[in-house]
Amino acid sequence: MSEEHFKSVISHAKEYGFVFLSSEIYDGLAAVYDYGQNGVELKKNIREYWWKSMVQLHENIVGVDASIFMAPDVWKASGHVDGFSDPMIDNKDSKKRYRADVLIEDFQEKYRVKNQKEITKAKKRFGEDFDLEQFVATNPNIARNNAKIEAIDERLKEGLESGNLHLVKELIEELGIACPVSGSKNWTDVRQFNLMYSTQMSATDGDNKIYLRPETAQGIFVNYLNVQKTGRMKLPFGIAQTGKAFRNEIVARQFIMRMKEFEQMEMQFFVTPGQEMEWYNHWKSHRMKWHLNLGIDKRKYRFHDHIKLAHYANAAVDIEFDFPFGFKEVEGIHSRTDFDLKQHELATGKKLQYFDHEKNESYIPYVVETSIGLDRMFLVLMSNALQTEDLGDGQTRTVLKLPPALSPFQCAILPLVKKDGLPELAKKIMRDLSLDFNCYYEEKDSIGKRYRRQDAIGTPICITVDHDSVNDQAVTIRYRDTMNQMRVSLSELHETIEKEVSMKALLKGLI
RNA sequence: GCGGGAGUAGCUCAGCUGGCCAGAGCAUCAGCCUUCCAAGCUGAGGGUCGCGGGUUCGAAUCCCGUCUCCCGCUCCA
Repeated sequence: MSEEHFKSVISHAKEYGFVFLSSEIYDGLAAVYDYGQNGVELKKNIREYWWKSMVQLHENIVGVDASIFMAPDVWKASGHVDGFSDPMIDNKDSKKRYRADVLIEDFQEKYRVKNQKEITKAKKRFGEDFDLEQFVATNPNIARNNAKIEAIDERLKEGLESGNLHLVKELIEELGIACPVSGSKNWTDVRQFNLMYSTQMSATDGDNKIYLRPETAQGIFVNYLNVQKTGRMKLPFGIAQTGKAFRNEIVARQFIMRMKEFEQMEMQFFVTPGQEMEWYNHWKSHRMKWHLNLGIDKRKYRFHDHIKLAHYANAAVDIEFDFPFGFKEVEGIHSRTDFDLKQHELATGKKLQYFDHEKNESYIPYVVETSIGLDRMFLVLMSNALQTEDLGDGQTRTVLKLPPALSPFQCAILPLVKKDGLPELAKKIMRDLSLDFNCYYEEKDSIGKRYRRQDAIGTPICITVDHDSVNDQAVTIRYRDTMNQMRVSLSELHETIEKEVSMKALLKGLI
């Protein structure tokens, strides 16, 4: 796939009512998108596939729908207030952006390297008699370097903790830190980038800042005990949730890949400490199965283990998809340990422990999280499904080969012509099928044209009502992917369609 | 935030050495045709050429400003 393909996905998404730029008539709002009449159906179906696979098919997983607003202290406890606000600085010449604290830490590293050299040298000199501890404690060069490192640490800390970011810039200037790319010391001011959006709680202005959640997970953690007790849940059990989350990305682009407002589908699985790796591996393979069950080429998927872990995790892996712009993360599976619950226990003083009757003891459960971006999954399906087929003779066909159960419409009902009672019969068929499937009705234009229009929005089955239908009570079914046709009697129509396009048929692949 | 590209009809664009157009194809709508794989015929609607200002007798076209989108730099679902 390519950038070209990506562009065609974006324009196809707009042209056929899947995704529109937010506030488009006002020139748009960057990195915010709206789902159109077809997009909302696809998105809803993805959500439903996820929800049913997680909640309906697992007796020990239940759902919640927590609010987007939460007590501000939740985000202090979770580490989002401090952990996700980075001081950034730009080099004006190279146009590169750096985290100011990382720049300074890299500078400190030079002294550490120097110390290491001293040690290596001394080792050679003293040979067998070398006493590392004594050498480090007494060598004046090492002491001087360590003092410098510490002094820098202190000043960096002072700047960051007081919020006086100009102190951090001063430090960078004083140390003479140069941009690794341009080599220049021409820096912008240090600026704070905050991950979380905030608004105020009360109608009148004042100091009552409240955040828009940057992840849905915390809504699960703060309700974990409510659910566990009222639902009489026993470990291991999971709580699932889908919902909007908000992140103020420094740069949010690539269509719906990185949006400021996006939807997550998360499941937090609570387990007995010590069993977390077992469950981590279980969910890792189970989630991949969910993806591959959609019929997508498995070469387009891969796992990517995190080397650098988030502050709350002890193991993390991404499920990546080969987007038109390369392999990128769609879903993350994290072993979050007891970090979150412990933090909330500390912050609130409320016991968030689980009493294990078998062990006859209380403990904070460990958590394994699966977290998938609904919008990213939408993009996975769109970019995987959109194809231009060469039919020979210079003829092409644009077709959206979505998994049938997830398509905006499961079938289209098309009277061959707009008279002779065909529309009436078609509408009668439509009324019956609409109880189970989202159906599209269309009587305009030639039948071929209508087939192509359905191809473009991914409708897997077209049902054509012709003159014979009135007499033989049968219709022609035309398949999107093969363009093959088949005569089916009205009495068998429902069953035939259901086998191919129902959510049930899709879910069967998971069990 | 910085740099680069772009902005004319729903879509793709032409027009941009300032004055014959505000246009083409597709799409849309109405009617005819009654067709099992798009592009048959007739007609219709739709744009203050991103926005503001300037130069000029005259600006889509030249100048200045501004906004927005796209790409790159950081982070992530």
